[in-house]
Amino acid sequence: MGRHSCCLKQKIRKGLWSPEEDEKLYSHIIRYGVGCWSSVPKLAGLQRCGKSCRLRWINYLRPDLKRGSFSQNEEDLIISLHAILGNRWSQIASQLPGRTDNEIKNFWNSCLKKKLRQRGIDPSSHKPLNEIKAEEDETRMYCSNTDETRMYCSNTGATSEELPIKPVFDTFPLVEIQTCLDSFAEDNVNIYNQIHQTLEPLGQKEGLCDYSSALHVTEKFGYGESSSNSCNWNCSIGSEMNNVLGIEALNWASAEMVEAPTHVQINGVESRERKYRSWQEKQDMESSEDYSTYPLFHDLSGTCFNAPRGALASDFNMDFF
DNA sequence: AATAGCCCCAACCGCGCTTCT
DNA sequence: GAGAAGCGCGGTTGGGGCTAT
Repeated sequence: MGRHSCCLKQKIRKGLWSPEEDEKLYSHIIRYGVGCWSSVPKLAGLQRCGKSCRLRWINYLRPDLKRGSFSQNEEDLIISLHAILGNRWSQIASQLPGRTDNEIKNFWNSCLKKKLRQRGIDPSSHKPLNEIKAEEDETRMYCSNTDETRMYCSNTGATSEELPIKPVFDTFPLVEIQTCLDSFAEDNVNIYNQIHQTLEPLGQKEGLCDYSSALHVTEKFGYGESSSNSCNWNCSIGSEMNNVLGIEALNWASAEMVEAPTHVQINGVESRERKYRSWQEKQDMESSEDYSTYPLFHDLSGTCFNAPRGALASDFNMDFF
């Protein structure tokens, strides 16, 4: 679909909003409410597209917005939530009243990333930097001398430094849990058990990274109200979730430790790996050679364990980690 | 004082998903 | 069921302010 149709029309203003425009939009929404965003600019007398109006309202004009810099508590919470949710800024923002996803995203990119690096933590994986470096070195040592690797380098122009990294345990695998939404409250114990079964193979073993020294995990995440199913779930079993997070989620297992739980889809694919895979697909198209035995990606973390899906209404999908 | 470089953040863009016709 | 319209999200961009030279 791409660009919003209203943006294609002529006479649409872009760029920074003037105080007059802000005033028009604010007074219109205060008086009439939002309704349909595409009709807001016309009704408010603005030469903006609805999308731009929506963004301005959400990120700047909304009366419930909190102004000013982030507190230490907010900062800690963002880091903790990012370790769990990744770049799901809207979900992170839903746990910080008065903060917008855009604001948090900017704060993360401009400030928190640096802070984490200074603490020796990789901001994208939340793993210690030296551990990541060691894994990359190991991978390069391991795969830099195969025929396939040489072929990959010669075909793509990649250097040995740009070789695909051996996939490690995915920070944010998709966990699909089957339950019935109609009996949601009763299923909490069931969900909790499934989470535990899912996570058990990942924790309490040697070689885990203890996060407690690097991250201050707040005692309660403060799961708030939300209209989405996932957030309702957070509300329902927040305390159990907290236990899971405190005990297991902030530890990391190496790929070799991961066994494949039935309901876990581990879908983390490094960009270089993706590049490799597209190259590999191309190779497969051109020759009948079977690359499935290629040693680089025998690792479980590159594998999808899709649980058989039942009827849509009875599926409970949770994006977890 | 001039200017180059950096950083922050508001706003835009493109895409996927849902709802409507 | 198909296509259009609308919404929301995450990634990216670019302009303005600040700092160093």
